[in-house]
Amino acid sequence: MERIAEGEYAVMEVLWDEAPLTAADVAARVPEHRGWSLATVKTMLSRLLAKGVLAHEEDGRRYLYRPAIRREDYVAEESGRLIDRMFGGRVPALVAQLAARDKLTPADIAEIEKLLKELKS
Amino acid sequence: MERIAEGEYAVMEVLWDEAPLTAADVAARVPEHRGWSLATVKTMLSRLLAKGVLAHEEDGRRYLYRPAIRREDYVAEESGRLIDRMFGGRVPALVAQLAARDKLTPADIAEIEKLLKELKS
DNA sequence: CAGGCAGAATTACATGTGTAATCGACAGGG
DNA sequence: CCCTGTCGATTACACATGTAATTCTGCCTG
Repeated sequence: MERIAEGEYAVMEVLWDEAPLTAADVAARVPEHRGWSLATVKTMLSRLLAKGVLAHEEDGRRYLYRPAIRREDYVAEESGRLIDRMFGGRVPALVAQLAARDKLTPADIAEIEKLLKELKS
Repeated sequence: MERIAEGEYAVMEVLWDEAPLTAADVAARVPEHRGWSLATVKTMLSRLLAKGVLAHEEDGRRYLYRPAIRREDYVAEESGRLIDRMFGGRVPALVAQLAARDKLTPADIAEIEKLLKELKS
């Protein structure tokens, strides 16, 4: 699966959230802090199409865009990549790191423990 | 802290593992599957210096390179970035994803549970 | 002392990415 | 029926990155 750049990912998020959408609709839904023009969003859409991670169908003389890959799949791939690179593929090393940095609230801990308990059953 | 590109990260790993080293030493220790020439490694070293994530001291007419940032700090930043982008900052969502993908072995689960238990005490 | 080798510095070049502007086609309103 | 606004397509351009080659400079060896 093709890599998706940081900015492109913001466009994917819009379409994972709601699809199909026209280019203008996507532009309207991209987080404002990006400050992108419609032209920029159209460039992103073209590149994502070229990468095969988006599909489009014609609607008159416009396109309706929709994701061609599932968000979970992409997220899984990226997380796997990071865990491999930075933690030697060891998930516990990642968790230990988060713990050492106080990234785990008591609620997080409880939730994760619950998840793991269910996994074992 | 400046972003470190994928290839550059491989160079940082060498120096986090052992420092200080000369450019030639670094090149010799970079994973062979990269297939980099010495010139390429030198380019990486210059760029990492420019980014301020490496430091160098003179040793005769050579340089000895050493990391200027701690590995844990960089890893923490990158993991945080990923968790924010892909899981809305929610660590349990990441763990759930890993679980759903069968990325957690029973040993991993046990290890993480142990970690969390200690956290609470 | 001269020539070559070892180092860093400089330059090179293709591809990816962020961020558009411009172009060409066409549909709908006046 | 023509003008204008709207679409996608094409082109633009700067900076990052992967991957070097070339240049400059000085030390060592013969």
